[in-house]
Amino acid sequence: MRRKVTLKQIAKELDVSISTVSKSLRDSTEISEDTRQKVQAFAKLYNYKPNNIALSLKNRKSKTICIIIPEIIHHFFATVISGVEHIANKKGYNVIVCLSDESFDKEVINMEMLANGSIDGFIMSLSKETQQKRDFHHITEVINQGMPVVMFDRVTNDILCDKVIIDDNLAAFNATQFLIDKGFKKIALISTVDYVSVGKLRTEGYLKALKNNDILANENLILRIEDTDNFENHIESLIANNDLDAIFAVNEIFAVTAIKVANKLGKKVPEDISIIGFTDGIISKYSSPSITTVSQNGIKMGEKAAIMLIEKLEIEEEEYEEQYKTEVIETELVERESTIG
Amino acid sequence: MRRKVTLKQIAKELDVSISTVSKSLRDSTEISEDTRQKVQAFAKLYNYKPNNIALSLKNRKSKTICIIIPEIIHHFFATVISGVEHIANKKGYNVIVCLSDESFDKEVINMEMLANGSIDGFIMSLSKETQQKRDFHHITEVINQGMPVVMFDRVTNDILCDKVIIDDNLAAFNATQFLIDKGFKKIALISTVDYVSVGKLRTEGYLKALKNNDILANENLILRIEDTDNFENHIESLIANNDLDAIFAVNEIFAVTAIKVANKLGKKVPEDISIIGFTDGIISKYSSPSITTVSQNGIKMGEKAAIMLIEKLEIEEEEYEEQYKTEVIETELVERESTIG
DNA sequence: CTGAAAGCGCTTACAG
DNA sequence: CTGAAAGCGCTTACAG
Repeated sequence: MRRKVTLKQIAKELDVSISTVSKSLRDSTEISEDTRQKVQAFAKLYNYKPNNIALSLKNRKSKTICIIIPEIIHHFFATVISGVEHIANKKGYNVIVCLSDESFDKEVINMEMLANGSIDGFIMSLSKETQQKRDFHHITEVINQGMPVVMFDRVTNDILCDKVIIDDNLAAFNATQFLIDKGFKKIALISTVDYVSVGKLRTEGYLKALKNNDILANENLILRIEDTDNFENHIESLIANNDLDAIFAVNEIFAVTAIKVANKLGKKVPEDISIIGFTDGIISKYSSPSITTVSQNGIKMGEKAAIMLIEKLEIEEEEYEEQYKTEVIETELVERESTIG
Repeated sequence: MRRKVTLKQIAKELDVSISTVSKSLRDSTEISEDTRQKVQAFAKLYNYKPNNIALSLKNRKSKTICIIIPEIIHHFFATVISGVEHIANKKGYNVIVCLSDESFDKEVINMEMLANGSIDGFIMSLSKETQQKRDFHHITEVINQGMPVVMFDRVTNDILCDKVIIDDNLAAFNATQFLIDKGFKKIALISTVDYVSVGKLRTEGYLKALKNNDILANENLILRIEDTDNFENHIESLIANNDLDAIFAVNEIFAVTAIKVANKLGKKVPEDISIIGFTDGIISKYSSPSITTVSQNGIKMGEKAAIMLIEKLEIEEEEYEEQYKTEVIETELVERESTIG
């Protein structure tokens, strides 16, 4: 067991000063060709690598960013991580992943814990509970300390920072319009409760499309799901008690469950009911029938968020100006088997 | 914009020494009740939090662990992260997630980058490429430097360290036996190429079960999938060109694709073909029909791995003895709709 | 009870 | 060309 070698040890071994070793390794012209080579050879032999922590302390930056997501189980968030990783690694940054588990407290603890030097900035999507409480003091706190934050997907207008979103309203509008264009009028919506920002926006898009086409919205056809546990029953009542020809679901779990329930009730998809989901994940792709869906490019969102964050991090102090952008990522409707042709 | 306050600033403000501040905040009895209170009140007011990086440098440990996984897209790995997070957070550790993208180089770079002080230990599952090359020098290197490593799922006998696995061979044996007990004899296997450790073991379990029941293994019924891109065609030939009554697939993507292809070929699941998958993920649960599967408890594996790693980290140097354990996590067969009753 | 000093591992302005 | 010193932010053994 061979411990990591430090500058000090190399210096001692070669009988020079620590400064000389440090400069030699950074190829400073201050040092004679001769010593430089000697030191470099020795360092290579002992596989010297500078200690990241010492560098972080010295430079007051850690070259590490943190992404906080509500749940890793949602494939969408997993793809965002993937996008963030991709850019971060390319630019020499490490990524710490934190899960808030949809809990406000966990979100706060994570942020406070890491904001003390461990990381240089945050990329985050709000937890359900945070959106419900509308308490963002932990985020303001961090921003006030001069640490950049980029929010994505589940964002809030109450915080001023860079954001990466899709146009949820428009995407939902388009999806609904797509169903209307197929000739459907009895279109149900399976959404989340309204305090989830994206759920609310998607509901609004749906309503707008109906209105635009002079279809009367029917509250019975709108399901707002609160808990993630037994939503299947709610979906079952929705389908059993109403005469529907199509369903728009705001995520793929709801969409695939609608298919299951429809089958159970003896209705075929897409022959009897057409279904559109949201988030182009593996479920939509592999389900039978595969699901027509609004694709929300998670990889791209993650990449964009990482680019924006790193840009802020690498800006020089003097040329810094407080200015925030909101980037809107394009979505598209991926047509598959769950809607009739 | 208010920068983080340091001990130095507090000391200056209160006109005492840095040591006094530090000790007061750690409630040392060395310091008078009076000064302690004064300092603590001031620190609270300014929301002082010690700098993690400085602590890491001082203590020579970062209270951060890294988990390296091949792909986040596989739901199984996502659940392992969740388990690791859970334990780590409880014990005051941060988690860095690295994706190797099944690439040897990325695995090496990630490890080398982080092994220099940033983290205290690794939890990892080998990338495909690493398993194929059988080059583990980066891992030995890290272990030789005294940094603990826990491997899970995709492990290798070539490295001595703690491991968390399931009994892949036995689980596959049981799954196959389950099909045989239903009266099936023409059972196909959809597996990975043999250099993926778990794929190989599962194939062996399948073969053992056949042999045990005097069923002749038929190489035509064994599909070893290499690339993740167009495996659908291979599965289609398998089902189209053979007379099958059941399929055992070593992951859920293969299982759900088999269902899709079977449907396409006009065979019904489970009436015409029964299918068993591996990994109890969301796909298995939400697929129609839902998939009977060997559940591989990712959360538990992650938790166990984290517990083992942190135990090693917190052992005192003197009582340390080189001793490695391999923990086997129980699996179970979850019966659903894709096999006949 | 308080504080100066050394040290974790590094970098860099400055002196010689 | 080389090295001593200061400093990043902290802790702790030691002196007074």
